[in-house]
Amino acid sequence: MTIGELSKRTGCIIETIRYYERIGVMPAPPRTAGGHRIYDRDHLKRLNFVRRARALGFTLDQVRGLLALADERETSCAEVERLARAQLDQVRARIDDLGRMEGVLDEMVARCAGGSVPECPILEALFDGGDEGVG
Amino acid sequence: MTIGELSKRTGCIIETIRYYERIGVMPAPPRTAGGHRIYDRDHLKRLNFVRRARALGFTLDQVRGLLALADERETSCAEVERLARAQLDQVRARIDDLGRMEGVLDEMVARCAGGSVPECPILEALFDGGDEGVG
DNA sequence: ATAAACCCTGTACCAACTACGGGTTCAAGG
DNA sequence: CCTTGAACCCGTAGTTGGTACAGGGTTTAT
Repeated sequence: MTIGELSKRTGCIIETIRYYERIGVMPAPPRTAGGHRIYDRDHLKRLNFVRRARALGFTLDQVRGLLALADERETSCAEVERLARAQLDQVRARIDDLGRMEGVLDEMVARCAGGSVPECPILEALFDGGDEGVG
Repeated sequence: MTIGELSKRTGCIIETIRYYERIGVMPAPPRTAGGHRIYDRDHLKRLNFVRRARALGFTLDQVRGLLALADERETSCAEVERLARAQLDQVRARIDDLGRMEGVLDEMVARCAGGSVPECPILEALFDGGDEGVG
């Protein structure tokens, strides 16, 4: 199939597909006599893998690692699980982090919504450090 | 104070301070005869403001907007509140998104931890699309 | 044969920094 | 006064994960 078809089937735009090839996440496919890329079912599977892993927050570097493990087979499952757990930990840490941001922002707008304040409490919180323990 | 001192007092590295000046988030300070930057208390306050806003997830563009409103005074509070609310919404959306990622990852590693599976269930989920509805 | 649709490469751009190289200035000690 | 070493200067390039052109060449359908 052409790159346009692969794009349509995966929801991944053409430029990104070529980008993945450039950085070694997708293999260089064969070409037509005129130089157009030709993809097969394996390419489709691999690109879908990349998309799903990215959607779960894996970096492209981690995706490369997962793909290498998938190519190896044998003894890879434990390592894959380790990577997935690490990713899960990171996602959870990020959620905690955002939860703290949410709390501070929520408090800020709540103080503001009370109305009848001479100075803006949000700007004051930012200028004078209402809460240093964020970030 | 020197840029090094400002850096120490804010926890913001020197390159970033210069970067903020370049993009107009921090004002260009006066210089010594030799060209070294000299900062005062107002610079310190402003940089702390920027750092706190960034820690809450505001983009630099939003920070510029907040600073412009802070400089204006008068009639700015409602607008500041609007920006803070928008940011709060974004943070919550991101938390929801990550929560979905967490769910999928959690299920993946849970299936793996059960053991006694011939093929790696994590790789299979990624290759064959255990859950399309993510991202 | 020709036009439309598609594809090619290369480069530049986005956020929000970070890092580096090569040169200058400042403050302190001798 | 001179030297030394830390601190500072500027400009540029790299990072991550793409996106968006420009200016061409190829394929496909009529």
